[in-house]
Amino acid sequence: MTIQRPGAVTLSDVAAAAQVSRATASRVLAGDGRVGAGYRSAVLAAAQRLGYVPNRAARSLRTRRSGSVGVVLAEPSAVVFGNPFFGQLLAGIAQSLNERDLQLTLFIPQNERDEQRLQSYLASGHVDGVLLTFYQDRDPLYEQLAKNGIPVVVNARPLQASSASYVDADNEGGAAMAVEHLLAEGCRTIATIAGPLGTSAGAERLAGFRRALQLAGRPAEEDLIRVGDFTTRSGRELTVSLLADRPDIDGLFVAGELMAYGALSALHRMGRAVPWDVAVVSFDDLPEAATTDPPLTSIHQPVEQMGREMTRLLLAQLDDDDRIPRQVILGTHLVVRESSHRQGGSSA
Amino acid sequence: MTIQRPGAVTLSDVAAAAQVSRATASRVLAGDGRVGAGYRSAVLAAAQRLGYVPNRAARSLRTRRSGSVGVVLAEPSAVVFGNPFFGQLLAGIAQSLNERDLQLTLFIPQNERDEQRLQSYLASGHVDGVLLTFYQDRDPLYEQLAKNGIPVVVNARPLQASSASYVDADNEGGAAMAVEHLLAEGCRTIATIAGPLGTSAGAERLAGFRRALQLAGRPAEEDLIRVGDFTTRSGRELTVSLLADRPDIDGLFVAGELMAYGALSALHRMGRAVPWDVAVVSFDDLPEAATTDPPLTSIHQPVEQMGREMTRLLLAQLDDDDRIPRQVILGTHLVVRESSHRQGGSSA
DNA sequence: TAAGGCAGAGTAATCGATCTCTGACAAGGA
DNA sequence: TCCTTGTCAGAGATCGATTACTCTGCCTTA
Repeated sequence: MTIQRPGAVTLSDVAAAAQVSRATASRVLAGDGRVGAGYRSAVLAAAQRLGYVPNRAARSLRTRRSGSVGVVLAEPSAVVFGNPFFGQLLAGIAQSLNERDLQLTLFIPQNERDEQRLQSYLASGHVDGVLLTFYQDRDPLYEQLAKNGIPVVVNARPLQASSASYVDADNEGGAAMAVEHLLAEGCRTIATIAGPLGTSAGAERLAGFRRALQLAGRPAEEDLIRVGDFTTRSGRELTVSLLADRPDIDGLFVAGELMAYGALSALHRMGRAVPWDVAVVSFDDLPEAATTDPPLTSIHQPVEQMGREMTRLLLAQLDDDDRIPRQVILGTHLVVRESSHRQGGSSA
Repeated sequence: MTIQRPGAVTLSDVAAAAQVSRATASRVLAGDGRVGAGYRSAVLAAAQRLGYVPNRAARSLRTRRSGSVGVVLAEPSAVVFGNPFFGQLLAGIAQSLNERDLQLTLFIPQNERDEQRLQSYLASGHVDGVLLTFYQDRDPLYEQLAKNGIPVVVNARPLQASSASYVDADNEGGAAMAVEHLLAEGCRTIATIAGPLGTSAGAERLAGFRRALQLAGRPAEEDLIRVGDFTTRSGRELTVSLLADRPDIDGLFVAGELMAYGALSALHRMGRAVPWDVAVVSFDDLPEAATTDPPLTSIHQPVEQMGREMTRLLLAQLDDDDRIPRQVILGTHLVVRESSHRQGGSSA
């Protein structure tokens, strides 16, 4: 019993079954136009009946297109995996690639050698384009790809390479919204736990925090600002340190949701009632936000849509051969839950 | 200015530069053997100098091997993304595939139509093998692939398709260890929050819980068992419900770490001191476990290694054309932290 | 009526790497 | 000296899809 891959159905088989030439069959299946209606339906029927699936290798060899897009995870650390962000982004990307029948090839370089091989691999045309996630500017990968003419889209504003195409959330606007909300809830002393300033999310959310306070006529005091690293632990520790220095804090903007979990836990532990003693607003609005105790008010960013948007930008570059860098900033919005909403109650 | 992909270096170019035939160049680069030392070094030098990268499409067309492995994420829900498990597994897989110069093609089918296309795509030989993650038995994908002779490895014991190759952690043994530890710490009334019984992790960890209590001569009481869904929320809610019914509980085994976060939070909220009133042991031992409050005692499972092991099994099938299903169960171990360790103290 | 135009179908070259087959040459035995 | 055996390199077919080019009719128009 020889196992024969069903994939052994080739275009020639289809053409033979439909009694046309390979060329005609190819034209029909490519939707390419000038083929008589009779032939057309014969070919389609034959392809259907035989279960024809085109051989990607052959097509790719001929067309010099790989039909696949590389997704590079440039930062394979616990921070990335502990956060649903990456998964959701990937889901958005996978979905839009799927619709276009493109393959998603994932790269997770874990050391210098991997990086080297990745560079030469990507540069030699084995993918049609690259989506770069969790990219750090110190990494030379972006420059290398750009130099080789490979279309690239990054998932956040690169701090250096400003001519890159990227998709990002409106970090600054979202943070400002968070602060405005805290002000509206009557908070008088508002602190923040920022993300790493070497990331666009960290820097921009802090900028939004500052801007909103400035606009309200009470510029941020520097000892109300702490910089964390997006982990739950840093959220907890910095909350403790903030409240030790400034017991008068009654509003807290935490620039990342994992850090916010840490903040909530620290506040509980210190006996501060949320939201009455301290109102908390977070950023990200992960699915978990609704299930924390109390549920977290958070700035929602549309992660899956960011993934889809990245893909869209990349495909536009591929289709139109248009290398003008484009930037897309997606809007954020405030989702109010109990961690910030003081419904006339007061502290025990 | 025409952009020329550097990848345009072909084997012919290398052969010409080394003044040999394509066949000889191919033999050298394949490491395949009987080539004179002079030719050999000439070819290697030329390849190096020109920056030759083989064209995968051409190779694949000729060899009928795709050089890539499909990773299917069969359950793209929030549960998967909220948990670092998937990311770590992926990292392990990526690492071992990298070493073998294989591509990782990721599939995240999100509806019926995606599933259909995925099936015909995979079945027609576009990947050399498939790693199936978060696979649910109701899904016909495994059977389809097996029928088509595509090597498959699953990331956990499938409850139905028992003839599959899979890699799993020693769930039952780990759970038993957790219970033994709680017993050793002096707990008298031990409860558990199990995972969904439709997953091997859920069912086996519950079995381990039962076994250990049985062995200790105090069979599990049914009202000390609750079944959750691996989310933080279910952990919190079931903890509340458990302690409402059985206030005498002084030991809790939570079969998943996100659920354990919920349990800790609920216990705090209810004013039960951990570990003195209730000792808690979790499963998974994610990096976060060390940073919770208090740090969680947890059963460690080697997730990255599971990814590597899956790849190893799959590659063995590919290399040896050996279709005998193999199972690998990786050991777990107990990591004791403060959530279970009663250092002679007592409740406030 | 004949030339030109055009739609629609087929022929065959092509992409790049692999690998079978063939042939050249050298060494060793009779 | 001639034949056998073995080693190593090259020639060329091959994988399957695409597509430039060619060819065949048929229709239009001067």
